[in-house]
Amino acid sequence: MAWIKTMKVRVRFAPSPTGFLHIGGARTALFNGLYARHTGGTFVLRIEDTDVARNTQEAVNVILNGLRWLGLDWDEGPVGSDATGPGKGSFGPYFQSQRKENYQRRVDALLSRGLAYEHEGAVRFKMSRDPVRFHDLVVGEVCRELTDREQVEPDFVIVRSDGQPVFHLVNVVDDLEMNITHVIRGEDHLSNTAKHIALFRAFGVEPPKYAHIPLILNLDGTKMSKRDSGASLGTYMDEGYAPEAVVNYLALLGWSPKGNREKLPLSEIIALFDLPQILRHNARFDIAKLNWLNGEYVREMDDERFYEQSVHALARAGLDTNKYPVEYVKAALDTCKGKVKLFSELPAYAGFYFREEIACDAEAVKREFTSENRPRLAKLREALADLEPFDHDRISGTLAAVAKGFGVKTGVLVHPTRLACCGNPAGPSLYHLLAVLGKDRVLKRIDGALAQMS
RNA sequence: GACCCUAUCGUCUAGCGGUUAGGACACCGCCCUUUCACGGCGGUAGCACGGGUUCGAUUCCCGUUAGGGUCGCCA
Repeated sequence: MAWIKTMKVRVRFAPSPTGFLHIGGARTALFNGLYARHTGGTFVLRIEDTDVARNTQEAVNVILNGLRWLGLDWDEGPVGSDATGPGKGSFGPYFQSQRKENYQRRVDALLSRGLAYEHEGAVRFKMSRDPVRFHDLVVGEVCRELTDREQVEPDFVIVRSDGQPVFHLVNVVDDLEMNITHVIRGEDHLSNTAKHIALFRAFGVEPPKYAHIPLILNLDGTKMSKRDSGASLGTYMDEGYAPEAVVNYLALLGWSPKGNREKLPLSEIIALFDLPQILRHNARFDIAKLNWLNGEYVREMDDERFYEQSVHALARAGLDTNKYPVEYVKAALDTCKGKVKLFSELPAYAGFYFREEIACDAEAVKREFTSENRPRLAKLREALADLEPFDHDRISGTLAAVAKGFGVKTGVLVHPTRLACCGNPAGPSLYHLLAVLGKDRVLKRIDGALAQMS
């Protein structure tokens, strides 16, 4: 309706560069991004680098790279990690360290109107003594009263004695001056919201709409702190998770697409996402479900990307695939596609392709390298030696024929052969694996196994 | 201590007064199969507790308990 003037949505993600991006922060960024895309609004990235001592460009890059990895592109914000560098958007600068004058101006205004006052070198804001009521888009009606301590001293510091403005002040001033319409943030800020609303009112403007999203807890229900493994987005980036899997999983924490849907592309998440349907209770981070989703995405990944990620994971484990022909590497990895959920499983799963000497699983050796199996394996070695070409079908036929000759099931030969060539009782399809490995390596490994069986 | 939020299988969730309480992950069987994985079939498992309101509460209200958060010259 043309006569209804609806304000265009402007949301922001305002992280502090601490050197890592918390998984909960990543989800907050995601929800902001989703809401912006869903409403056709603007997603702003603002760096809250007021704590100068601890903020480095490197720490800012962690945030920037994390968001880029997730595919969360911001419409306004920094273009690089240099706080004094250029930004995109007309509400910059997007680093708080570059907005000092704004804060000073706002504080002066408060001071001159008697809404703030100096006390022991610091500036304190005259906080409302009455309960603050507001409607949260996720939580609903909230009525925040003063706590016992706050009743003793309701006012709070907005500028420290060293002249540095504090979080509550800068956060509100920036949201106000950047025309933020919806503040989507972690529930840990719900109690602070009364302060923020009081500040907005003191500046004579309506506060933005608030949406406090539930927190992400560890699987055991405890708070996910920096120390907890898996609390940092960086670990998922390093471990080779597919970003779309992480995004998909994060979106499912506190929100549901309904209809028993679990795996869905970003475009659908954007279409279905909205604030009112976000759950009110905290969610626990279940790595097993993330791994399952990741496996689903890896299975569908296009080959080139799969190769690239695989080679990277192998290299991280000290396996240099460059020493092998490209076609060999690709053929080897093809036998692993759809078999692993995580790239970090690859070194253990497919390492035998890229190591000339392999060690066999001790448990399996006892079970498979028996005196009874020795003549069978020896016979198979003979038959394989004559195979030309050494391909899947012939290998398959040979296993079957040799097994038949001994009057046993093919599986009886499959197990020791697999163990001899991979070192593991589990792995890629045996016939494909042998073909890729090539006759020379296969014979050599079977000989090695035979030597252990005497 | 005060204030705020929350409570459905182990976990993520669907449910919005009447359902055999549904799905997914995980787990356990069976099938498929050259191992594993995938896939298929089946199974174990849940409305925290106590009061109300109602003909009827998982669903609405109150309380209890439990969990989380906030009360900084941290962000």
